[in-house]
Amino acid sequence: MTSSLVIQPVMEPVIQPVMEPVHRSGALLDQLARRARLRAESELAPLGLRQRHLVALTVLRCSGGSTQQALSSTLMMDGTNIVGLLNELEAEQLIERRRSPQDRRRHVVELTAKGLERLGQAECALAVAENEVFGTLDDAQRETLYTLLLQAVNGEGSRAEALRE
Amino acid sequence: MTSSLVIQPVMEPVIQPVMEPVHRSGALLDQLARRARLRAESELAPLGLRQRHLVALTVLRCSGGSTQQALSSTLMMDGTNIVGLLNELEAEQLIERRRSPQDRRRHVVELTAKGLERLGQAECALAVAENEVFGTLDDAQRETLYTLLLQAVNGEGSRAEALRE
DNA sequence: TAAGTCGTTTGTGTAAGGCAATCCATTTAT
DNA sequence: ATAAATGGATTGCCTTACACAAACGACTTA
Repeated sequence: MTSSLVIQPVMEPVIQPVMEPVHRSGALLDQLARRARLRAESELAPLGLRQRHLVALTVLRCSGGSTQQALSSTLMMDGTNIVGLLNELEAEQLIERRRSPQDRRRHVVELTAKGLERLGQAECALAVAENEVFGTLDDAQRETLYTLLLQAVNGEGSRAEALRE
Repeated sequence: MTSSLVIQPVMEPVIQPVMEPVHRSGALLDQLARRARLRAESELAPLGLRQRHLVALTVLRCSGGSTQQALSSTLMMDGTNIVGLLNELEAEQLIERRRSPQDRRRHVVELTAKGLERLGQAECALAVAENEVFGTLDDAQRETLYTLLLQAVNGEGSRAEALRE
């Protein structure tokens, strides 16, 4: 008798198999990245690096050599800017451009020993900064965050590469 | 008799209680944020928004009203630029500046109903973009990523706020 | 009443980065 | 073999996002 106004939810939500998460991570991602970058730049300055360099070096270490086009695509940056970025890194002998034997128009960009070392120094110097930025995450959480970021980053990039090579 | 060269690892690694993770997330974070931003901007353009606006709106919704100083601190952006950003949002009536009753020098910035709605539309429009950017993450992973980002972002910001208020 | 504070406006400077044109070396197609 | 296409480099121009400084009005606090 008391049932006139109340609509019965009888198993109704079960119909939608997966509740699409409403959360958009973009804004958070942007903001956290901003904090990390601002904080990082001050640690990187003594090493003569900026974040953009670090990103490039990281990508290069991870991929173990890459053509400039590939870099342009994974960094999502215009080719001309890649040239400038690489020029800066090459001027400090952190990277090397070698002509590809297969196609001598191409440059294969690789980390030098010095570059690898510098990158290591940078990461070491960044420990402090990241401890502040990720202060509220414990080590396990930081690790899963790292894993997720890595997986997301590699996914996008490799789809384009898969088509190409 | 075959034991001369091999050093026994007998329980040795147990001595260091926690292996500090060598992974630096900064570069990955930066790059993923860049991808997300580039991808997002094209979806946001029809709504007359850019990512900076979205971040501000998101922060405002989350905090439910904030003083401009607080915004300046959580967004880590110069006060004068906050003014400009808010001017743009106010021009579209997405936010409102009210003078604080406690201290009439201060502006309390709040989302309007229209602002809340627009933010919702934006997030809805961003579903496609984020599906691409986070394509390799399943729903559960995206959710934990979101949670981690949220936790990290809130941590940093609230430390400063805790001191202030 | 004086000094400090919040927000606003204006103006200046810098760095990141896109886009287009031009050039060279090389490869591929005809 | 000659023409067309491609990878990269260089130059120049333009936009945007910021930071920073100075000056002002409104307000609060000492």
